[in-house]
Amino acid sequence: MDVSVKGQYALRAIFELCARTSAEPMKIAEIASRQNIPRKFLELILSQLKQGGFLASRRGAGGGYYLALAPDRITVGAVLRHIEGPTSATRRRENSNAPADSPFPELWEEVDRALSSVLDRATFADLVSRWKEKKSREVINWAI
Amino acid sequence: MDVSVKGQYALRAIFELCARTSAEPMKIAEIASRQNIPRKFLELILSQLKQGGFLASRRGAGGGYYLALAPDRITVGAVLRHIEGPTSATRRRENSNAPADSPFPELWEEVDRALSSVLDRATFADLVSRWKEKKSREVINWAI
DNA sequence: AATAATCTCTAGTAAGTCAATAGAGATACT
DNA sequence: AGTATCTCTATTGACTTACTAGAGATTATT
Repeated sequence: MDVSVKGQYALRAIFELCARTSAEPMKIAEIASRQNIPRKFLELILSQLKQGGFLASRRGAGGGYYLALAPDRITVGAVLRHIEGPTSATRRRENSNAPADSPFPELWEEVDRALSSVLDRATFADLVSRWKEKKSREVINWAI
Repeated sequence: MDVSVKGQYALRAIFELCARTSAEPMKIAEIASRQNIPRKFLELILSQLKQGGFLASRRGAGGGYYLALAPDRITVGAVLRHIEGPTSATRRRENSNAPADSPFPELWEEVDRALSSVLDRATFADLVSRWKEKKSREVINWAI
């Protein structure tokens, strides 16, 4: 399970927007600086996330990106599939020069199911709430 | 979960050796032709599998590669970790420029656990027995 | 209307990885 | 000896990845 840097940037960008309370558009530059992502690279990624229906945008002064879906409707799995392209399982099947009766395709399907069971269940609403909880725990410990 | 071609070759090579009944060493060239793997590339892979303690070899006439462990002691997960190098989770942690309090590390750990639960449980003995069973089912259907 | 702020689009590029190949060397069997 | 086999080091071409550049389109503000 290799998540490219691009994929990680995409997740962090969406997370940043989900963690915002305000529904105002957020500038690319602000997301970039808050998440420590190269700005020009982030532009490409956000535009791709818009193509995928995850984000929407407004240009011009006061513009920026905002969520096109509620955080509980966006899963990590869906975002990664859209950013990273065709899933590995698909690719594996296409250009395999393996003997026809190898036992591996079934194994890869098992793997894909195991992955989906984690990634397609993880919504950004979950991530945000888990993260807020964790932060509050930290504050308590810090106060002691 | 991307398994490189090299990783797939490694798995197929070991599977080939596990599916053999005889304990005789098997020539690189034979593994290569039976599994349809470029021979010179396979040489590198087999040597790496030997370094990892999965295989042993004898050179000279009549030489070849053979298993260093029983098929039920070799898991797909162990082979892949040895061939594909440091796991993605490790790499992700090392050069991450993400804000310290992001919620993703925990998610990646969940992913790794889900993957391990499939890959570290799958021994080559399992693969071979599943594969033989499947073949026998096919023969039955074919006979009808 | 002018201007400034923002997203959008097309290209390009340096560095790295991957899959594969080449060829000479070491070792074991006959 | 001589042949069959593994072993080691180097190299290569194609591709991908992460990132950069810069001009263009759109919107808000004054």
